[in-house]
Amino acid sequence: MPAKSLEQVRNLCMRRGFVFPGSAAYGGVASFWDYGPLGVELLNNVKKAWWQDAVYARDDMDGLDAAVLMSRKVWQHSGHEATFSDPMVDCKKCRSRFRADDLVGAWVSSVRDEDMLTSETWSKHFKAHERVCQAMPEPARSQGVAVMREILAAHEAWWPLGKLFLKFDASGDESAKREMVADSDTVKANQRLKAATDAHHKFITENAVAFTAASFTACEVTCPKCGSNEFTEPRQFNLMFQSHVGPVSAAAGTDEEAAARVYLRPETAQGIFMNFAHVQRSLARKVPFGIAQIGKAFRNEITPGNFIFRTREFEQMEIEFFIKPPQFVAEGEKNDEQWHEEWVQQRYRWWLRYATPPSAGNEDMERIAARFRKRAQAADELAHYAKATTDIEYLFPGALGWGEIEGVANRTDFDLSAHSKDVPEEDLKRLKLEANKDSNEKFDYFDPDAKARYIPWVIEPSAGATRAVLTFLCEAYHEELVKEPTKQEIDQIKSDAAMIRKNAEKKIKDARKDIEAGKEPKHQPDKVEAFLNQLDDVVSRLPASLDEVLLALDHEGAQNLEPVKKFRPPTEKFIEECTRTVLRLHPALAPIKLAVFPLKKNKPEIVELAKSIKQKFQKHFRTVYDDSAGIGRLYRRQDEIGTPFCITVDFESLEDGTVTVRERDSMAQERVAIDELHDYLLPRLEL
RNA sequence: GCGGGUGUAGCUCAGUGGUAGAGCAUCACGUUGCCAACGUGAUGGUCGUGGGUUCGAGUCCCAUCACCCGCUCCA
Repeated sequence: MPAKSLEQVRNLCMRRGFVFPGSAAYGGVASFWDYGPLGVELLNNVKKAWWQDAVYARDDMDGLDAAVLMSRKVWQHSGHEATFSDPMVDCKKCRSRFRADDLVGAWVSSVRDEDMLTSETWSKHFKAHERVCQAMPEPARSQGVAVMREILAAHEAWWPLGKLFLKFDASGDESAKREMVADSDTVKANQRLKAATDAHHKFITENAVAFTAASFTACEVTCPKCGSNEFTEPRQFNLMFQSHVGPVSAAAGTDEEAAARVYLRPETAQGIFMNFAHVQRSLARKVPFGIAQIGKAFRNEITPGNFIFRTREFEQMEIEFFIKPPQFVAEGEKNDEQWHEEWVQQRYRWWLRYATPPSAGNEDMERIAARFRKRAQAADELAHYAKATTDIEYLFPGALGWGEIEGVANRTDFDLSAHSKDVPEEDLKRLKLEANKDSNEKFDYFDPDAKARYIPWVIEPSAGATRAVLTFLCEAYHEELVKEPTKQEIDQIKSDAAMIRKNAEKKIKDARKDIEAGKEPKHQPDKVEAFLNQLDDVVSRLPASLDEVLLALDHEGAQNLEPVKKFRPPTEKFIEECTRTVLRLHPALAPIKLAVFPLKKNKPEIVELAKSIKQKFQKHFRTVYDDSAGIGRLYRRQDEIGTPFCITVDFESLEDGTVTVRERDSMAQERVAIDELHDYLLPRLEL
């Protein structure tokens, strides 16, 4: 069973030294995390695997490591200073600050299905939407007005039926209600209203930005704190962290301060663009070629969260791949769209390759592949620099769901043009750029094949190293049953469950009595009932459902039930004994490649031999020695952190020079001569 | 941002105003011949933080911080 929640993965990370909360001694700082001894190995291995694939395995790629801090002009001309931001508004009355799109989103969805049955709320809400549309620019204006008028008219036509529904509901006249539902006019009215609401939803989604702005100009949004409808203009809150170069004492906003201001890079890409000409000239590269870079990036996110998925400091693995502009592409050469597609495929394959352990069978591979997908971004999602972007997404456990782990963008010649002087007028117009009067350079390239000078286009595969760590951890996490419980043990759980049911049923009765008497009940009958149903279901499927028992006991309705509290600790212990947690990491990613144990730690010859084997391998890859527990526990410990191989030295080893090699996923053991260990392990570790 | 929840030993948690606890983990000694063994002993906590009520607060009240769940949103 793979991870069911991020919580499980988070626990393991903090317990075993992958990731710790940052500045914990001072209460922590939201969204900053430190990588522990195992985390740093995993992160390094991820980066190594990426570098291997992006740089070493290709003929057309080189590496780079640019400075984190760059001239402020870089960010002005890249467009980040102006547009890399979220719209914020302040309430003029109570001075609270909100995200503009949040406020409007809440207002738009404030009408619920049941409001259909109250004519006033419905028409008031959508008349307000119509006024917002009136404030929008054409052609959205007339389109929106039509959509809003239709939803009002459709409701007007439907409303007499709504009243009848209410009447039948009140009288309990089910047969009259059924008759009415089947009536063709009713069907038509229902369909019309459904179509109108769908059209409304579609319009709002497609015109989200314009609708948000218009909502404020039309004064239709109210402050959740004080109810006022007067807000400042929506303005952009910049996501870039600021600092200063050199000692600056001037106040924020002054010329002196602005002159010394720098930003912590929000993406590593601009460092590559700055070095396009350096790399091309120094290595005499010909287009198409690419530059890869791994490095930290910083974004002052408004809502970070979900463990290390969205943090304000994170690490990127980015490629800028420079290609011919479409007009110079010769017969038989790939154009920008084909290069884009090729990179999407290559990167997708990389994700699958490292998400799949060698032990995976066909079924496992299908399951893994189903958790990765490619998704083309819609036009209104695209960043300011992109012609098209395809995201690679992973289905994270629990509430997080599908999350972006990489974006492959077609950035055209936007960035290199933005940083170039003397860009022709028509190109500036096409790219919606101002002429760059600050730059000393033109990032163009003479193409000997095309016999032309041009500014190359760019395909950008940009992956999150931090998100990759989380992705591979989630995918690798498994809890599996390794010991079949006996019938007696199962019966024990069943009888415990029966006891819980008996007690809970009494509590339900008591609670119902309390409610009737108008008193505050100690338990919520519905929730306890739901808990019992879940418990029954799980218990009836034992022993296969053993791992679900604790989950059931965590149910909301199980809270404050005495027998549950009593039952939980022994059950937890028992279940832990029957299951093992194993990280089925690809061996190339595993933080520790090999663990060596003595079968008996009070036999010096065995200990010595084990330590010497550890010493032999630690030069080649991360190897540990451990003798602090029984052999079974030592195996489990290594399983939990994904160590692919364990070696056990025993008495036989002293005589014939062989050891037991135990593989993580299958738990299979094999006898291997110490002299042959190196040749045995190396191909299996896929280093 | 809104709503709900949690915060007590390294970890998982119990503790309904009166002497801070259990299991696991860790360390020591003994035992232990391959999948979470056992015995004995020891270490470890100003109960997230700051205020308040009280003779007395882990427990009640207020504030604050962090995290989790849901909604919203987002490379």
